[in-house]
Amino acid sequence: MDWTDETIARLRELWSQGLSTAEIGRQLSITKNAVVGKAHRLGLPPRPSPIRNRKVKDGETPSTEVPRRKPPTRKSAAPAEATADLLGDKVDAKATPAKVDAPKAAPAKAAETVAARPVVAQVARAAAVPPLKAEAPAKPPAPEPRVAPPVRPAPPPRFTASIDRPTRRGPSCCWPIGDPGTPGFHFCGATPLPGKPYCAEHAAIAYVKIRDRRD
DNA sequence: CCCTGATTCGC
DNA sequence: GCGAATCAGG
Repeated sequence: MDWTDETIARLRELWSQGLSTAEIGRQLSITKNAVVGKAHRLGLPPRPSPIRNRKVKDGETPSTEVPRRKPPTRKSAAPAEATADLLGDKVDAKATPAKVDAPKAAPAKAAETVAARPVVAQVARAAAVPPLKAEAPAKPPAPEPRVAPPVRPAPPPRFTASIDRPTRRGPSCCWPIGDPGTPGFHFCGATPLPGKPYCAEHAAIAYVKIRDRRD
């Protein structure tokens, strides 16, 4: 992952908009780990963490503190799968549209999460569902379309260099216009939908098939 | 199980 | 610096 100014800017934008790390990762075609890791190094404001705050300011470490961490069992892992990186799908296999077929289970969790998290993720998800539903039947059981992606519904993950950023501050549609690296390239810059990184026009394009983009 | 973000640490 | 592996709470 090359962290250009643009990708970093997008990360910052999405991060500040309250999208989950995984969501940001999907939109940037990277893993959530990359998002979190980078966000940390950038010193981006931490988000409400689901787990207990690990660092205590002062007077910490009651002797009965939990063991720091298991011995670095860090296995030298198999980097064999790294080749799939270019294809951008990676571990997305687990992300299935099952939720669409199980509306009964959804409401409870949605209600639970909506209070604890920014609404944006829910909105994005909800907005994405209908198109996915419509397309689901048409989807053939092609297990690996991983060679020549027919369509790219979402913005390209990478950009190269200086492009004009929206001048006004605050949220702006970050949909890329033109080819990255070419002189005329710029971001849409229109006022985005509440909670979304894109304006209405581009959000409609961006959120087609949310978890099923194979680019 | 699923999700989430945080941290560690080999590279 | 990067991010997969891992941890840990909901």
